[in-house]
Amino acid sequence: MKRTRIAHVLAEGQPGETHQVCGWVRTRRDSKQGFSFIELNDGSSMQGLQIVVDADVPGFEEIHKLITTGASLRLVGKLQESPGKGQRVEMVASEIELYGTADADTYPLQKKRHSFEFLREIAHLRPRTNTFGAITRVRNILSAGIHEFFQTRGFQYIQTPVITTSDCEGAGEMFQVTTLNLERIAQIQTEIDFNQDFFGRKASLTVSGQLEAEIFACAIGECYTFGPTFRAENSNTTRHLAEFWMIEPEMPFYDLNDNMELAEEFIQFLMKAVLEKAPDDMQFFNDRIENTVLETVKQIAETPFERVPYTEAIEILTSSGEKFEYPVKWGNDLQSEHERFLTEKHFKKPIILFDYPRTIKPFYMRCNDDGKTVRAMDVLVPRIGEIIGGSQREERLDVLENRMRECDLNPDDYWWYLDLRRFGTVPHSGFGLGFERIVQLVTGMQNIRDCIPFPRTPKNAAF
RNA sequence: UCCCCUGUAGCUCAAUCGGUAGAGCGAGCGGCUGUUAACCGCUAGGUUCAAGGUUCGAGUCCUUGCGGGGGAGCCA
Repeated sequence: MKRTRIAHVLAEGQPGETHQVCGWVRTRRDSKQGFSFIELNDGSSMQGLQIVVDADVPGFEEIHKLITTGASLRLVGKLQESPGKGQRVEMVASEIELYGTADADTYPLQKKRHSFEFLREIAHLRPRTNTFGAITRVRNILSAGIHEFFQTRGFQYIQTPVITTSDCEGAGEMFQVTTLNLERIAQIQTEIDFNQDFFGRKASLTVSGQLEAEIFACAIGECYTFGPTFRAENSNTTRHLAEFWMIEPEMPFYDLNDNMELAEEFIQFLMKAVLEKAPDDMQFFNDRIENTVLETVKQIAETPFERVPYTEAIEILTSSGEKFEYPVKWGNDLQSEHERFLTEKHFKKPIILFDYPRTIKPFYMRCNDDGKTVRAMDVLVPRIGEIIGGSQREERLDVLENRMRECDLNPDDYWWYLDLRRFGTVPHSGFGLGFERIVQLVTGMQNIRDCIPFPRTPKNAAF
């Protein structure tokens, strides 16, 4: 007999049907008359299946005491309408098999609430909890939604390299990749000769696929990347990971307005997908994790984003009367407190800030005619802050070269990037979206380390 | 990297002014029950993160180290 997923049994199972289910025990409750209630969860849904096992089920008596929280079982039984409250149907077992026990004295997951800090220390078992099951399912819906969004719009999914030798992508500290024997080198020499290294030069893990995505956007049209990204920053916050997943669409013939439109449509699409496809998990997050998350996600899904030029945002902040720890001044980057004020208090919805001062933005963003600003945009959402950063790219060769020198970069190092402007240059735009930040936004989870199965942060890569 | 908080039973936490280390949950045993965060009783469970210092006496105060959390910066 084929296994039926518990999610399917709960949603569509009818009294009288016989099914086989497999999974892990959440709780067992014994009754005097000799039968037991087992709540079984197989990860397919938030809710588990209640199974009534009578004392005369073959083999049950021998394994009865071994059916503890965490034990794995196979059960066959007939569904019936549940006389008790809390579930539509339940199963009456006719066959039971114990796959594996989970010794109650040593199994770390108990039938109680655990702190997220503790669960991080047992990252191999935390997917078995309600919260991490829900996060994993929502992560999956978001992943599928990302591909669906772009695929139905004719975007091509491209793969950019994880290992890169372009030394200065300009988006933060990089992890070095090497096959050199560092212990030996430390003993016998003081200078490192990268010619001896695997690639014959210094190599690192990518901090962004953007430059490579531009190559394809300027060849095959709209495209996007969705892959791991690495930043060796010593960041210890609830919003940063050393290894995270990033989505980077890149579109030829898009100006900044087209770019903003796409970013807004994209985020709203993902919010709707989650609301529609994971209502139980979303309700759980709202009940148990963060009681405003449903409202927030719905609001983002439906409300048009406010578009505010940087200069106007500065004016709003200076005339707000709000006391900020850091001064608001044109030409300075906005601090977290400023962004939060704008999106949480002033506009009370997602906002897109654009046209930032060129001095605080990277070289590849297109310069405006005012000589002071660039066509950059940041999408800010309540609670998380920046979730998307993007821009229209500078497509004019001479302007781009000047900007590189202004940023102390050597244009020769980017010869291939400049070739895109040298031969058949086109206006184009793109943005980057941190996948775990979207997960964090829709789940209401406070710490991004709980939004990825195996978080990597400074001093932490145990699993 | 900086600032603040924190480290006590398997887990979540308490311990007054520096004076014999406790509770809830979990676990074991027993009872009760179509139960569902089940409930009731009993029992076991501790090198108080580590090293050093002050003191008659340190979980508590001081120093250093390590771990964890929050905030900031960097960003997605």
